[in-house]
Amino acid sequence: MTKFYQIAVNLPVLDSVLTYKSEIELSRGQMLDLPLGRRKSQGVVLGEVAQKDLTFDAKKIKSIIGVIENSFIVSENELSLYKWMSEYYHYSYGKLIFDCLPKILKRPRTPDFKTGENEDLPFELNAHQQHAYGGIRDVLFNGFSQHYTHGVTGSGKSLIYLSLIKDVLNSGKSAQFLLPEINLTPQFTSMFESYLGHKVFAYHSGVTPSEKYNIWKSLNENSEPVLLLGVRSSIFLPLQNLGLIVIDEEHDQSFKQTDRCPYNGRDVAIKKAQINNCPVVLGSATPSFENYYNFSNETAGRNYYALKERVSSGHMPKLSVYDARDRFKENDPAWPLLDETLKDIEAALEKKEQVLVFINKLGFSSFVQCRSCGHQFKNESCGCDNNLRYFKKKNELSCSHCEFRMPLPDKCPECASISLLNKGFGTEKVAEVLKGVFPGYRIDRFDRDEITTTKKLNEKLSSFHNKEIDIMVGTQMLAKGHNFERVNLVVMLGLDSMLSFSDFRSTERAYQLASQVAGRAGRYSKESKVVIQSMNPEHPVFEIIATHSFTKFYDDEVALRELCYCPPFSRIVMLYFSSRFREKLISTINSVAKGLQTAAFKSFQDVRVLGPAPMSIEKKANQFTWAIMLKTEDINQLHNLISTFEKNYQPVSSISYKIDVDPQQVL
DNA sequence: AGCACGCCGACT
DNA sequence: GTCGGCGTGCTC
Repeated sequence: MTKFYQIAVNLPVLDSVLTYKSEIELSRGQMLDLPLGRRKSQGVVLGEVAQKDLTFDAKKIKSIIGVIENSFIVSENELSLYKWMSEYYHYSYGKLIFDCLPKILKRPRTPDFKTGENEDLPFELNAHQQHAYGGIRDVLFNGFSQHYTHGVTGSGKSLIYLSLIKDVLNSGKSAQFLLPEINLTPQFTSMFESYLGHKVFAYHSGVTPSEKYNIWKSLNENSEPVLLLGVRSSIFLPLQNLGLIVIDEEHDQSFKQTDRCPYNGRDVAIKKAQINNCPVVLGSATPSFENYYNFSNETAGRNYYALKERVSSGHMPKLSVYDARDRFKENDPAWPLLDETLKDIEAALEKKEQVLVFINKLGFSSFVQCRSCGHQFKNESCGCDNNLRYFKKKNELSCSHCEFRMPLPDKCPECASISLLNKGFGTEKVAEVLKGVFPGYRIDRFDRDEITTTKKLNEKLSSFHNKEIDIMVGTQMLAKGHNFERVNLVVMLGLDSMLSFSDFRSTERAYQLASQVAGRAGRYSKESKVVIQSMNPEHPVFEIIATHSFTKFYDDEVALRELCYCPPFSRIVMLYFSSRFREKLISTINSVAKGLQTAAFKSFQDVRVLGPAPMSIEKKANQFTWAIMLKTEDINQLHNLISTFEKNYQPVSSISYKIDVDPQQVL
């Protein structure tokens, strides 16, 4: 008996739900192979549709191929989450499911899962921890609730999480723990393995596709309680009897996906907790401004817990901001490091301590310029509208937005002068300068340029731990999730460039990064120091970092955010238009903006339409991009306006667009 | 996204 | 003459 079904098809179009017929009975959530045009695609069954209700010509309806081998049923809760996401982020329902779920493998390896050792917790919670734990514990089994644990590094958030997770697992339910990639270290995983008496799955980029598939399979086939420790993409794994979600380092930008559907994993996880009717606990030492605002005001049933003290002997480091204005002669061999910074480093080295130096830029120089004619090396060949960075060891200019690389020419292509100037600095330059100043010490680098594999990462970390390196020069890679025993001095360079971004979150970012970096100093000592060199030492962010005063940051920022009508006082959606043809792009986006203005004026008066404006780097890989910003306090009006746009927009050839709801970068 | 069809430039 | 460039259009 032929039946008709609505299928969400893996197809990147607005309406990805198509009708198929089948001779075999299908059920909601089944994953299918289907014919699509002249090729094969996949889909998920949403439900049956009666023949009389067909909206599509029955003669054109194709038969399904069959159920996908080795696939699983997508549960009702999963379907609800995907449905919500596809509506909230204005993204194809069918494609979303296949983007988010692990890849289905034909011949996965046989898995080998360890069960935890169930040791007793060897500690007692202090008063602050007990307060947070007790507060959450009281409602742990009462369905959806939201909690925030705000505590500095070392304040013992992990122990609260661990206690809660243990309670949840012992009650027979599962728990999900989300964190940024960089924090998911083997030591972290093994802590959970020793204290929990259940299976612990770790899910991150180092896990092979076969293991990922097996975790997915195991979760689908077993309802025993487990802890899933994972990065953003692990949100989509189907935990049965979900009893708790924890999102640690909630402020971290890596929860935002930038390719495909630009969702925020943190917000999706909160929605998942709501759908699964369980509590969600967020935590950070440096909360995202929006969450701090919402939680500290305890709006809409949100609960906020502050953990103020460092638990062990650790203390907070002292901050020195050194004014770097007008301090360097031309060809100063120590540039960009100030005398007082070098003195601090020397003092630390003499005490046989190790030093960390952070710079948020790779390479030797940010760009190269001809001393006689001023020509700057740009990237004509690939068509990105920015300067090329210089890597000295490789003697190579390369683009930070695409794969373009070229050897550094020995003379200027414009005027043939041989005098070329390096402007700006990165990790490679600073490491070289330090080698010159401290020839007797071992200086190494820790950045994406040096560390290409997990093996190299672990090797370099352990040689630093074994004191085979005296000064480590690195990028943010070094800032997160590491504890170094003999580091009592941390130097930060290049924070100015973060503060000069026009993004309304630039102060927040600089503050978060600086706090995280500062947290690497003095974890095991009574005295430690953080040095920041700045061309703008009066910037209020430094006082905030110095006093470790989140409330000061918050009070300054709240007025600014309200004034500029930025989140949490508004919601933002960005509409990006891209094309190889600049004129065509500008005229198209102008008419789109006009259409949006008109629609907003007529029907959605609480939505502001701003722009269009070019991106700060307008051209990347020969594609120009311009943006329209939409702001509102009424998210429903905004969604309706976007839906109206999607329905009415007449595609223009060679122009594509992308919608970003709750963008993280607004440049 | 694929994968076709379709219409213009330089090659055995 | 035709191989192949990628612009355009559709998928139940």
